[in-house]
Amino acid sequence: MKKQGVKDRIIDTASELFYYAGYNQTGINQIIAEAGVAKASMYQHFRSKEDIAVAYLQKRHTNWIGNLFAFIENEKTVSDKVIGCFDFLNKWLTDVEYRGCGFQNIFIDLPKDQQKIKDQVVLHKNELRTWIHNVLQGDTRFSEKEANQLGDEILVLMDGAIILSQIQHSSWPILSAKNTCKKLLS
Amino acid sequence: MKKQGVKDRIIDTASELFYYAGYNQTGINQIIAEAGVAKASMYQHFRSKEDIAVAYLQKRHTNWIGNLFAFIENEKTVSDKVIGCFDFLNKWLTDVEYRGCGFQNIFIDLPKDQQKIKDQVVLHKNELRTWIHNVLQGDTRFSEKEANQLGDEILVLMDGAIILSQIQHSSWPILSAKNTCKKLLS
DNA sequence: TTAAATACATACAGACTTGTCTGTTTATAT
DNA sequence: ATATAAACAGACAAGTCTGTATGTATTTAA
Repeated sequence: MKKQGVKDRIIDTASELFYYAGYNQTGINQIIAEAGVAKASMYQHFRSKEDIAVAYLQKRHTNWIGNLFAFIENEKTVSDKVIGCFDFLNKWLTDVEYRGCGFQNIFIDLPKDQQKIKDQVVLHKNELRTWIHNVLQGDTRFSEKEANQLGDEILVLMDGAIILSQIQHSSWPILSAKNTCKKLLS
Repeated sequence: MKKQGVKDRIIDTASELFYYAGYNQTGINQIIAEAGVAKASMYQHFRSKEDIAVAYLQKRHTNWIGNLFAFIENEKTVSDKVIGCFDFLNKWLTDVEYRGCGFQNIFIDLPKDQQKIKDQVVLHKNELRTWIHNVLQGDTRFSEKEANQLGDEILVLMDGAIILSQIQHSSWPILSAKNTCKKLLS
C-alpha cells in the first residue's frame, strides 16, 4: 500500500480538523504539523487556507452525498427513500457525536471576504435540493410543482434537524423531523 | 436625554458586532473603539470577552422573545399564534438581511472551552421549547403528549427555516416551513 | 549519472489577539 | 473642599495567525 501523497494528506488532515475543531479554530501550522508536511510544500499545493477549505468541501460533498445514496439505495418507494434520509441523518449524526453539518458550520462566522467558501456551501445545498425534487417527482401522486414544494419542505426539516440536534446534543430533533416527514408523505 | 452608561454602551456595541460580524471576527479592541470606552473600563465591567457574550445573549433572548410575543399577541386561536411565528420569522430575517439566529451563529465554531456561552444558547432554545409546548397544550384537540410532540416538530421547522434562509439568502425556506406548519395544525 | 522536480525544515515578517498594567483625568458625594 | 470612585489613554506582554523566503535533502526521470 503506497503512502498517500502530500496533497491528499493535507486535505484529509484539514478535513478532520475543519469539521471537528472548526475552520477558524484550525490554524495552518496545526494542519501541516499533523499532516507531516512542510509549510512550503503546503503552499506549493494550495494558494491559501481558503483554497484548502474549498477542496475540503468538494470532497465532503462527494462523500456525503455518496453515503446518503448508498444508505437508501435499497428502498423501493419514493416515500421510503425520503423517510430513509432521516434514518441516515440519525446514524450519521450520532456517529459524529452531533457535530452537525460541515457546510452549515463553515458558513457561519466566516470572515466577510471568503466568498469562494460560501459559494461551495450554497452549491452543496442546491444539489441536494435538485436531487430531492427529482426523487419526489418520481411519485405519481404529485405534480411537478407539488413535488418541488414538498422537497423544499423536507429540506427545511433536514437542516433544522441537523442544527437542533447539534445544539441539543440529542437525536430528538431528528426523530421529530422524521415524524413530520411521514405526515407530509401520507 | 441622559447619556448611556459605560456598561450598556459596551453591551450594545458588542451586540451589534457579535451579531452582524460574528463573535470570532469581533475583537475586544474593536468593541472598545466603537463604544468609545477605555480598555481598562471595559475590564472593570467584564472579566473577559466571554462574559460580554453572555450578557449579549441574555439581552438578546429577552428582546427576541419579547418581539415574538408582541408580534402574535393579537392572534386569537392557538393555530394562528403558531402560524404567526413564521410570519414573525419572515419579517425579522428580511429586516436583518438573513443574518440568521444569533444563538445558532455563536454556538457554531466556538472555541471548545467556552461552555458558558453554549449554556446560554441551550437555555434560549429550551425556553422557546417550553413556551411552544404550553401554547399547543392550549388547544383541546391535542393531548399533552401530542402537543409536546407537535411543538418539537415546529421547533425543527423554525430552526431549519432560519439557517436555510441564511444560507440561501432568501425567504423561501420560511414560506415552506410555514406551509408545513399549516399542514401539521390542520 | 546527471538534471529537474518535489518535499523537508525552519527562520522570519507583519499583523492580529486577549488581557494586564500604570498613570491621568473627570465626575460624584459627603 | 476634599475624598472616593469611575473612566480615560495607551503602552505592554505573550501569544496567535497567515504567508514568504532560504536553503537542504530526497525522489524521479532521462
